[in-house]
Amino acid sequence: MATIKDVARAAGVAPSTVSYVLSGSRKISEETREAVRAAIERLGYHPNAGARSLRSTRTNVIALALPLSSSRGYLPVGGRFMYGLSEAAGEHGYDVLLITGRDAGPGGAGLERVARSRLADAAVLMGVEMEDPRIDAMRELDFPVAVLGRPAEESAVAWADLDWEEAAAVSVRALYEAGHRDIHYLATVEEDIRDRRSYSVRGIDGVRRASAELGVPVPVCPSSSDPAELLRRLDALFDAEDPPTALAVQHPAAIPGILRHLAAWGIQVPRDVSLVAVGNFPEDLGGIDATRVELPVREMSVAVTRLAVELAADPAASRPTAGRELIPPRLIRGGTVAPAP
Amino acid sequence: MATIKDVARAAGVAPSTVSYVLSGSRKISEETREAVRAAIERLGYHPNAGARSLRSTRTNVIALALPLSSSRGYLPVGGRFMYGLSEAAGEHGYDVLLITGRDAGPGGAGLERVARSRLADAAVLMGVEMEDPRIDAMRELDFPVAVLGRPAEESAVAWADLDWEEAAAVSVRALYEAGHRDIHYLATVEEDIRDRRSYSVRGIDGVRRASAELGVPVPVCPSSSDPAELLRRLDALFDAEDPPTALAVQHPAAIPGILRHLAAWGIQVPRDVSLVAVGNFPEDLGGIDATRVELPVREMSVAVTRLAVELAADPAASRPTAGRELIPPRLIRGGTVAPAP
DNA sequence: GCATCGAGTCGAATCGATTCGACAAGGGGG
DNA sequence: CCCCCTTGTCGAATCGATTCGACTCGATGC
Repeated sequence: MATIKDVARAAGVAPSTVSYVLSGSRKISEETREAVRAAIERLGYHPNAGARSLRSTRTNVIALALPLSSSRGYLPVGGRFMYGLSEAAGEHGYDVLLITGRDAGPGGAGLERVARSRLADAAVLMGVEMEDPRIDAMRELDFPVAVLGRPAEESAVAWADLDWEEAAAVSVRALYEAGHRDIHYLATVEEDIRDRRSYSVRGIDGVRRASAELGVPVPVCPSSSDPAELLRRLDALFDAEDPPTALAVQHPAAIPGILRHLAAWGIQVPRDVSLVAVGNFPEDLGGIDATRVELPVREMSVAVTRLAVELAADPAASRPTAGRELIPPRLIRGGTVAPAP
Repeated sequence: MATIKDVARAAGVAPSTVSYVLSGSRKISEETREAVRAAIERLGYHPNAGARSLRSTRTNVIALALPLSSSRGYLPVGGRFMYGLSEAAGEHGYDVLLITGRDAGPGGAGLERVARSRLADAAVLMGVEMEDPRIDAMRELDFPVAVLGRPAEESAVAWADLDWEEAAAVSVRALYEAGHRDIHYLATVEEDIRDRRSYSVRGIDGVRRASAELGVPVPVCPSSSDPAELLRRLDALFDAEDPPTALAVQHPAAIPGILRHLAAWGIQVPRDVSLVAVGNFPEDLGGIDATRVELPVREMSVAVTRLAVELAADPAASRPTAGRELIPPRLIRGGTVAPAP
């Protein structure tokens, strides 16, 4: 592998000159610059990452911590954000290092190991709890952190998240505007509500707000990670006095199963009941063209990466004003909402 | 951040002694070792990754290249393997660095950049084509590579893959054994067949083999990435002279949509038609408990990681016998196969 | 004609770990 | 009693890049 010395020799200059050509931090004459560039090209030179980070204390790497979900093991959402973050980081000249599983979560050794060994310049934490001990741990190490999700104490750390409260409100309003008055909200799985996860709590808050605004009751029913149990609750809903004419569902993964189940009862969407999905992945609802408020994976990734990169470049920026990015929801009209009868 | 010198001073020894305690490559007396360990603990010392890799030319990082799929953008499968690989690598003391998108594919600069700058000790390539120029490029750089998927020239590179041929054969046999004689195989999407992707071609080969073995014709129909088009083909299938009594489907993502569509026609699974899924993700078929041959994500990750780690430790091993891991399929019996009428 | 200045380049120190040769102390054999 | 070997530890060189101070050379000012 070619080193900076090889390049210097090939170009007939000193190693430091090569370095200055690369960094642009000192003025180098046009002809020298050209000679160095040619040598670099010819030798296929890339600076050794270890040496560079040792000397400059910058790695150009962002760590992405994808912890286990307490209830469901690996988060499918992690895969999507991995792609989003990797691409966004690439545009800033950063690579992404993974920390997954137990290691990535609260109390996990992985994040601290990466911070202490300077494997990365900053970390993006996902699946953050409303209160997260990892944030304080990293602050003590002076390790910049940005969070995907909205922590309880918003000024404690830089974060980016979808405005879940507004997302839920938007979904309810869309159904109201189509004329529905018997709207039910199928919230996140109950474990998440119990753990007071941010998107669960805020989603329900948004429903309450919209309900009050519109002057229409919108009952909230928690979903279940057990498909059979979920379908039982669905049955209970439709067996009641006045069955809903519209559903907003903040558990997108369950939607294909829900539609199948309703179809087996002869209930068709949107003929008999309208449906809005809240928080599904872009381009993925099991092939259903639902009316929906998507999880803005790309926007969130771009936002959180920008925060992380800024902090990495200037760790001092961490304290005074932790960056905040509340991303407004967008309603996408699909084929699962019809006017109320 | 504490350095090895700080630890040495705190423990009253030379830095080299600390290093030997850490690596165990020289004998150190029990009491010195204890003193060093205590100092390390007290200071929260972790070796600086840059310095370590500079000196030792080992980074303890594996790069994971997740290229774009020509037809569908980001591979959902990438997210699953990311988790699998990260965990498997962790058990060997390695971290995982991501290379995604255009950068990760053939001709992409990412992989070469990582190799040349020694950001990683080895790479795992996924979504490898039957012929893949990246493999030769990495060989020229003496950069160890292991592949998730089965390349055309099997001895050219270390690889791990599900035995797709046998997987398809197993699915057909399972239906045959349940008494079905009108079995159809819904293969991968046609773009993949056109591109002669390994799992597509080998899946179809497996069907041919099973069909010949069993003495029963098994027509093969390519799937489509356009849901509407797929459903049209499905209709054509069931509108024909003798509609199938059983389907094997190597396009798991389409299965929820297929079931919904059949249900709308009054065709129930498994009452009217049996179904086996081939190559779905573990614990993910949109909530359907299908009879299936899963993609063994965990086994494949473990296997390919082992290959990559071996090559990283001893790059010379690359040439003589490139490792091969052909993972046998396992049929999981779910509720979508019934005896033939 | 000499001092000054700026542009462009070089040399050397440095980052933090690894690793090899050297060496001190103690034990055993002749 | 001396030599040699083993055990445990140290010092110094080294990996490859960055960066600061110093230097050279030609141009400019007076």
